[in-house]
Amino acid sequence: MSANTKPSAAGRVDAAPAPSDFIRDIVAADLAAGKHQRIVTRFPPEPNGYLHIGHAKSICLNFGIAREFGGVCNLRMDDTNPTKEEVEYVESIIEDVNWLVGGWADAHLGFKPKGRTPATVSSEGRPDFYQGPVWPPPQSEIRNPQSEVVEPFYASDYFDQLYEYALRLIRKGLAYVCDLSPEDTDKFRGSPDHPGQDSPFRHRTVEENLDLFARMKRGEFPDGRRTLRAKIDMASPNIWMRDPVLYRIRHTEHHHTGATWCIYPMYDFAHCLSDYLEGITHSICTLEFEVHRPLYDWILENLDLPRPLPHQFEFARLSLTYTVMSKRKLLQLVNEQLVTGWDDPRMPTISGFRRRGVPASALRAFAYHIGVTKYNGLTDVAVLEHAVRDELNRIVPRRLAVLRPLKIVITNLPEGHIEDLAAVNNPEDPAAGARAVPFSREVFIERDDFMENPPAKYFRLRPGGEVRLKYAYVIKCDAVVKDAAGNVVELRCTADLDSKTGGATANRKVKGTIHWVSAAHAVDAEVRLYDRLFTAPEPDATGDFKSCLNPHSLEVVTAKLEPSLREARPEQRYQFERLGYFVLDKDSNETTAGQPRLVFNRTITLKDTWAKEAQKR
RNA sequence: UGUCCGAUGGUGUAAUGGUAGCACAGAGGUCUUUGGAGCCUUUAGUCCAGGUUCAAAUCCUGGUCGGACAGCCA
Repeated sequence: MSANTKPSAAGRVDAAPAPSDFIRDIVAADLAAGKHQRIVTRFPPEPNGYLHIGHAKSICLNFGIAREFGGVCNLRMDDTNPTKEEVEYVESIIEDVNWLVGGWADAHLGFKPKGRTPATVSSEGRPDFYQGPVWPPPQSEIRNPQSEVVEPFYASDYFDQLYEYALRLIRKGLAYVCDLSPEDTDKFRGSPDHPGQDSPFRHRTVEENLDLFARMKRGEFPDGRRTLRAKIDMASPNIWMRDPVLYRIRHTEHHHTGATWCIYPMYDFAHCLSDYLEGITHSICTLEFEVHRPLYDWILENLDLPRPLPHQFEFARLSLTYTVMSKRKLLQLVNEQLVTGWDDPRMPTISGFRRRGVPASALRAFAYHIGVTKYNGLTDVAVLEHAVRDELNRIVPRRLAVLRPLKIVITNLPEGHIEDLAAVNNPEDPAAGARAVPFSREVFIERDDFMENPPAKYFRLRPGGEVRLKYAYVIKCDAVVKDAAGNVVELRCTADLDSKTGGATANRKVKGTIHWVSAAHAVDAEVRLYDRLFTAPEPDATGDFKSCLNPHSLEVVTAKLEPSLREARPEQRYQFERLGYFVLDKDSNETTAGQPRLVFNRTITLKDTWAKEAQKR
């Protein structure tokens, strides 16, 4: 791990007072009432896509609660639909969760002994079956889910137990095998304002149901031929109580259970029971599952399980301006190559943010600031951007880099003049020290930092004007050199040789200070300048989110960097002074013609009040 | 003319019957060898109508507006 990413593990708000919200209030009250000895939450993604910042909100909530109340949060793959799930997603989820929670809540990250399932324990399906002498696993093993010792939880590890529970429901006359086609099942369900009608198969005998369900399991029927349904109430005002499907037939291999099963439980059946089996105390999900809660409770209650039972609580999912969040749309961006992949730095995925250079602590700070409620709002992406700048400003070293170089020659310096100047690594952190930056007669400055005919309030270089080269001299622009087409190609300047740090005129006040890189020492690098992916504040609301893709979301330039940046390693972050925050991309590992290649991603610009001023005109 | 849920500055949130506070964004200022950061100031809010109460953002009733739900997805 690099020196400059380490401090990012603990961010500013990680040490702030614990947040308070209606869910944490409930947890605290339950604890005070003695309902639970220990809080167990869970984060249950379906491995059918990469995790995005909406998941990050949920992760911070669930792991945050475990952390604040001394409990555990289980990472669980909600993998009950093999037709949509893949190991690639399982692996990315594990990596992303570890990254987000690492150094913050790792001691509360619930992995389980590898291979452990309800079938391998003999405690009658009691939720404590993971909590024997092997729990918790040694600290050193918790953080490495790839180890032989621990792994995340998988709903699919409960398939045997779930099947037993289904039999129990059948025997109680509370579930039946239904032969209705998918289309007819829909028709019989009715609509929100009209009751459904009973399936003609609703009154099969227990024996017949048991036989049919066993044959479903054995693979005697094709996909879609039959389902197992709960027998509740086809006239219920709640659609999800109208004899919901519990099991469906899918002759598909599963990424975790292989070819063992051809019937798979539905979410509603698997989820509440997975929670139960893991001893989850507070099952926290998003608002759209609110209408499912009666079913969640119905299943648990009708199985006559030993108490306590888990309870479901719902909060509002995250919506962000200038962002799409649905997995379907993100997948579409990936599949149609509108971005380079799930981890494209413009994606709102956790891996996208990581590659973009956003620290995990900034994502946590963001989650802290937006809070948790039941109100479906739209959060301004500026809140995220502020959290990112705030973290980065504190932890990241400064460097000098020029994105769009303009050469200047300092005519009163001798040919071959070279000197080392001391540059502060981080004004926010004196302990970060200083470094030497080479200075010479010819340097590059930013093209934007010179204007031949500047508007009012422009503080930078102009013909006949003065500006300070940061850490170096005050220079004066004597002459502008142009090519045949009239483009400015070079500036001839003179320096006030006494004006550098420690010199007689070091404290001279000049209006502007600009960054620079010595031409002879500059290192070339590809710099990818990212901007928001969408131009509309609510891409979803436009009806066609792809129509508002920002054509300028990526601009690539060849920049000139100070030579110390040659040592940068992937995921190392820097502030390029006056420009923004940048991170070395993994593509830097590639080599072109034997030459090491540096690729930086721009995480975010610095706040630019001049740009705002200029825009007013 | 279904069920469930929600509504506090522009945005996101706090106030749990007792001074409507915080953050982001905006405006202005200060400082500055980053037009960064910091610091200071400032604009702006309880959906509506009744009721209960000494006192209501909070409790009650009725509206209004918004969201979720009719996958063998999660």
